[in-house]
Amino acid sequence: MQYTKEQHSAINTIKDNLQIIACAGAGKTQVISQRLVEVLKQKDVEPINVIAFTYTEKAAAELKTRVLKLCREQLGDIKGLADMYIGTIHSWCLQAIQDNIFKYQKYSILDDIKQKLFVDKYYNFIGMASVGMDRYKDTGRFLAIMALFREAELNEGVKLPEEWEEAVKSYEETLHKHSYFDFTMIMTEVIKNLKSNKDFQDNVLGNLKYLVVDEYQDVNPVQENLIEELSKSNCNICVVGDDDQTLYEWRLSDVKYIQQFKERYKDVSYIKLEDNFRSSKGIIDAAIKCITNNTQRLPKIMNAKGHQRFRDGDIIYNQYEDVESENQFIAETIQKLRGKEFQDRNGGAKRGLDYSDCAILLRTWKKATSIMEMLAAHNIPFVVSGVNNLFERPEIKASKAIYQYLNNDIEEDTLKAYWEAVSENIKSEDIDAAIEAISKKKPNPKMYFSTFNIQEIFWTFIEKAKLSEEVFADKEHEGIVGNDINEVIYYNLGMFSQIINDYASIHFKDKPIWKLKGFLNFLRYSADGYYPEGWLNNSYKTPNAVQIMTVYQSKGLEFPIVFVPGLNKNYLPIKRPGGKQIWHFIEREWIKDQHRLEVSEEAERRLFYVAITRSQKYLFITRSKENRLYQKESPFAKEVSNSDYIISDKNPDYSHLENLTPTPKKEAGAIQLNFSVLKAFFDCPYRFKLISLYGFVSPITERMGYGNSIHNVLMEMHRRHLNGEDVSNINIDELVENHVHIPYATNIVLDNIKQTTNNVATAYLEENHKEFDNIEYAEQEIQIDLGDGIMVNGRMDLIKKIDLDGNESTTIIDFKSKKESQDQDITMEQLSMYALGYKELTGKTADRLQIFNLDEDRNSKHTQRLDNSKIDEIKERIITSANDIRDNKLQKSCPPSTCNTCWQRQLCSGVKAN
DNA sequence: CTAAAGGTCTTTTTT
DNA sequence: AGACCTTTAG
Repeated sequence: MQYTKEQHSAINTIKDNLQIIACAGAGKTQVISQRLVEVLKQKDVEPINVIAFTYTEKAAAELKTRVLKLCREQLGDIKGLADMYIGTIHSWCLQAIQDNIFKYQKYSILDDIKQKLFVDKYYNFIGMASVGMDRYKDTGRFLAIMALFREAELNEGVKLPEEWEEAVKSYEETLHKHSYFDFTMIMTEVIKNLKSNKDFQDNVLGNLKYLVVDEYQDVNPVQENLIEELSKSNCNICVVGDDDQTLYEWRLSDVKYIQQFKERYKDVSYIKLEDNFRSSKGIIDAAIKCITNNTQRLPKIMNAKGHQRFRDGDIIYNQYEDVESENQFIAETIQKLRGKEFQDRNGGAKRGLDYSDCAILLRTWKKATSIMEMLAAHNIPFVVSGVNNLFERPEIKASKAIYQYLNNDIEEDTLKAYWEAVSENIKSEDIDAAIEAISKKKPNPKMYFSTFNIQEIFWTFIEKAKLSEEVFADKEHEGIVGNDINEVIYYNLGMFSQIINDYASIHFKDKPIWKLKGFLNFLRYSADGYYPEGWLNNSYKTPNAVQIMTVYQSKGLEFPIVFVPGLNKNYLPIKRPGGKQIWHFIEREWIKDQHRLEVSEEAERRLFYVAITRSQKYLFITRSKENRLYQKESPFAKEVSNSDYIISDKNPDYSHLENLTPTPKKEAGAIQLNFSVLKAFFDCPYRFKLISLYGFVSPITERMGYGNSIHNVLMEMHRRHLNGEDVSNINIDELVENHVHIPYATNIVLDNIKQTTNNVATAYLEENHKEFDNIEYAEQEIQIDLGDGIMVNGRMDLIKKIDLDGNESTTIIDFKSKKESQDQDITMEQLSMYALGYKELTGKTADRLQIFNLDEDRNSKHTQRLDNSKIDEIKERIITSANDIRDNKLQKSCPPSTCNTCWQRQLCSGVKAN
């Protein structure tokens, strides 16, 4: 790899703090990766001394893959790389808080939709009532205000009115009471503890020597606060970003942190990476013509250093009278360019451009519909990931109808008609049987809460109506890009299962009649418009299709061909929004730098800049008059037209370019698997598909959480022993109080489980504490990098070294609780996976795997020898499996023994395909 | 030219 | 559902 002078010096600046301003296409990820390797090359630096924050999980996976690859090439086989943290701020915080403060082990995270359900459920306790906001109607705004107060800074001298102080307090207390984090609290709890908890501080800061923060321009006050606290370890800090690409100010990002970094930290080297290797000279000129109109930016230039040659006609700006003509131009241009020569890398082979090389970048989702129709009319495949029509799909309407029927809103015949509309292949008598089965489950006032189980009803309906995937196969009807129609339907049914789970996880203990009514309201008012269609969630494969996405989503990506349609005033830049806002409840003056939450022309211009700089070679900017609001040309369009590279041409001619076979860019996306997902795959690839791809969630049961609870109790014992504490007289009552979390049970059941846990833990401690000195690891995270972007994560419960009459034997122990484990059979693959995991961790081989059954009556062990000769075999097997997953080769192929005990059998009916 | 009428109205990450 | 922008009427 050849590096420029600046890249080289960025890579080798590891003594000073470092601020890297990297323009678009500057090879940022490569530079960060190589710098991390240089850091690790130092004798006194171990992987555990390094933390690297990225903005998204996807970026994390990419960076991790890249770093591991470079490490393998330059450092050979070094151990413990899993200890180097590369990931998002949120997931690091969660890990830090749960690893060090054990009571947080039982906490789970509320995402947006669950947060809304939670707040509505506890409306009276959570502070919303007392600030005069309306249940349901104002919930979204209330949550926005909570996020603002907790993640932004207040203006100097401002003190929140008491009712708001109270609201924040009640909100957080209610979350704690039910053992929930929201995304903000994950970070604020860590900061709180870093400031006040000495042990926590020592544990977290003790190892930290190098901190890297990517996308630093989009850091918000809480995150900066965290970084500040981490910097007190005197670690070396490197921040990387581009102030011109700040996109999330409305989510409290603040550019000032990157702009003023060198004033806030000492010994800062400041390096600008101003060479763009991505785009042609024309693209870069257009981008510069746009961004230089912004006044608030760090001084910098951008040099065209890539190999893409500009040709006249590469960059076009066209204006049309109506949207149809505008969209038609887009569709026809895609067809014209398909198959034309393109060279990805300098000196690399040429290939023919294909659909997936095109991106259509939008400011608003509303714009997508007409474009999608036009592409469909031209038979151009496309993928969209934000337009929401899930609730218009027949299979979702039919699923919803099951509950409308139970609520007596519709008749049996109507429900039947809904399902018949999904597919003609569903047998009438099967639906009858299904309806009969579920009508027995209609809620009544006397019914016990857990008897009315929404998910269980869904699964029963699928089973009794014999709705296995094959039923929906239909050669006549097309599915959506790369998916057959039966897959699309099953993706959506899986999504519905997740919707049920979101609702049920908050409302499981409601009275059946209200649970049902609440669920229907949830579907109608909240869920509709929130959930994407299921098939869009498939993160394992990228189909060869035109990508329609927002500019935000295109952050960090690049495409040979980019379209930016709709360049009108009020669209880009967007007009200021109306409607009821959070400012109807709170004052703008309270919030520091409040202006950055408002629409600003400079922020919008940055969006346009990001859109332009995604392109490697072809850029098509278009506009047309659409409606009352979209009549005038965007000022940005005028700015960019000043570039000499931009022409207007409604019928560009590319016939002089060489035609090659259209070939999509080969890109093996990073794939992260874990032991339990792999186990599902090894049992039956289709089972993996149902769980991990389609996303079906098993019904909630009252006693759920028992396994984790006992697990966490034992973990704390082991960890405290490893920390040098004598745990033989540990207070088990306290452990039980801290760790037992059974959210779906009544108090009677809960007490019962606490007692059981107490008995099990007491017996375990009594029988085993003498052997605690043999413990090598407790709850050890492992990571296996198999190359080609394939990564496997796993946790090992306990690793012991036992002396068997002079022979030392390493045993990996896996705790099982009878009530929760689905299947006790240990498979050969599972054994080999553990052996592999231990080898990756220590470089040594382990001898045995022990399944330790934690049972109320007595503990029982079952030990098996690990076959270390099978390690290479299992590696191969995992790689093959990962590729099968990427290629969607997920057939129903399990031996009857596995099939008969499989929990997902209800969904697939054990029917084998073909 | 002003006043009234009418049309249209975001972006999304984090386990 | 209130605010903002554009068009139209006079």
